Amino acid sequence: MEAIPLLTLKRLPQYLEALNRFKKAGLKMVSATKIAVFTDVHMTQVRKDLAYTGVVGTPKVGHHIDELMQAIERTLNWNDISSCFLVGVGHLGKALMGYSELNKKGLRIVAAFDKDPDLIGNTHQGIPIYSMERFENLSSRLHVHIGILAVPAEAAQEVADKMLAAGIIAIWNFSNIKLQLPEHIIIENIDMSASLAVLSRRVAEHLHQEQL
Amino acid sequence: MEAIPLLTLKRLPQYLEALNRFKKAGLKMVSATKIAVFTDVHMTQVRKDLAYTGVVGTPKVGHHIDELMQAIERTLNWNDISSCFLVGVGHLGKALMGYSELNKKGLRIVAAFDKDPDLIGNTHQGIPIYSMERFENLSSRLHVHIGILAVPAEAAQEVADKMLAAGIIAIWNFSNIKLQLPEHIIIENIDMSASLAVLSRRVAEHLHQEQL
DNA sequence: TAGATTGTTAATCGATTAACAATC
DNA sequence: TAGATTGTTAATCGATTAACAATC
Repeated sequence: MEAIPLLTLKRLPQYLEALNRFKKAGLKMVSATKIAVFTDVHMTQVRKDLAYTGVVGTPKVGHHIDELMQAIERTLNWNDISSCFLVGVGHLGKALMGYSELNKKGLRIVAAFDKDPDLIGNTHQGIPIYSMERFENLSSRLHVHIGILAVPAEAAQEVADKMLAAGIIAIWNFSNIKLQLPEHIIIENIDMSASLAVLSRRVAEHLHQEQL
Repeated sequence: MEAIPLLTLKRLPQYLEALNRFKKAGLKMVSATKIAVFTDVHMTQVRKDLAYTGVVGTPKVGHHIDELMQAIERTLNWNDISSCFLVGVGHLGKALMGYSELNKKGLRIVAAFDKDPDLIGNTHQGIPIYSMERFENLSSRLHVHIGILAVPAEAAQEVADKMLAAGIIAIWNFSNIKLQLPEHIIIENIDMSASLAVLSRRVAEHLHQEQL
């Protein structure tokens, strides 16, 4: 399986969103140029990115929207759904449990874990909530190997270690700390701090410019 | 005010986190090499990034931790706190309202907005919740020009338009759709789809590799 | 002093954009 | 057919890494 460039992978969902819009508008075919305009990505870039999915378009006409969407979903492995576990049923965790789009993006939260006794034994959005002690047993029984980390920063490393011990191979990390993990573990951070850093600086640059 | 490269800005918070750890461990001085090891960034990269903050270290010794932290915070404008408005008091919005770290990162949510009558008039974490109708009036009175967008995808564009009409210049967008906004508006997306795309693909690549 | 660390210049790498032949 | 669009090769751009002189 070919390693697709990081930045190409990050753009593919944008194209998917654009295609969804075009589809809803009743279109059947679309050109890379149209996608480029909608997503603000250079049209050559779009063509190159799409080439990674293996689709071939027809000159003058473009691509079948349905075909293209399927190709992107196949490339991201969003066509078959992986089960995953969520740890941390705070507001953020609950937001993720209620986020139905996840199913369209290849992920299903089949169980959640928390240390709050008031939550343990209950469900949220139909998803059962267990004590962390049951994580290892359940993950091996259900063959789950993806974990979502939505606990406070202080607990993140400890929970990550437990996930690893239970055979998790990929962690989607919503805590703002850098986890120390072995090389082979797949880790994706939702890095709010990085995003906020860019926003803050750009605002400061903007306001400073105005004063001139 | 100099425009700092995007990727440098995104790394600065990582350095800040590392410095915090070192400080808590009782250290006073730190070398770029140590930061590099902790953050998994190449040491030359760290030195270059730090140079943007204006600090000068001393050969053989390194940098004062306190001085370096202040320099980074100044660069990101995290030393003075901007007021901002949050729209969307769902689970995600509440998570942000309760996220105390925001204050250490230059942002304070001073009011939230929602269309749910049960929420309007109440507070969460001490932050008052208003109807969206009051957004424009309050933003001009309180001189707020940063908006956090935490509403469902369907409502995102509409709310963004209202924010613009009210004089917002920067939007921190947590919805997974690409907003159509004028050039001069500063927009930062928390792009969960992009992150999930990378995770999904890497997992698929990993599992496929195992089968060989 | 010797050697670790600094800041900076040069070389490399990877990603983006431009150019263009092929084609429905 | 003519021209829009494709896929791909070449040129450019920006970011990362390597090399190295300066220095406490």
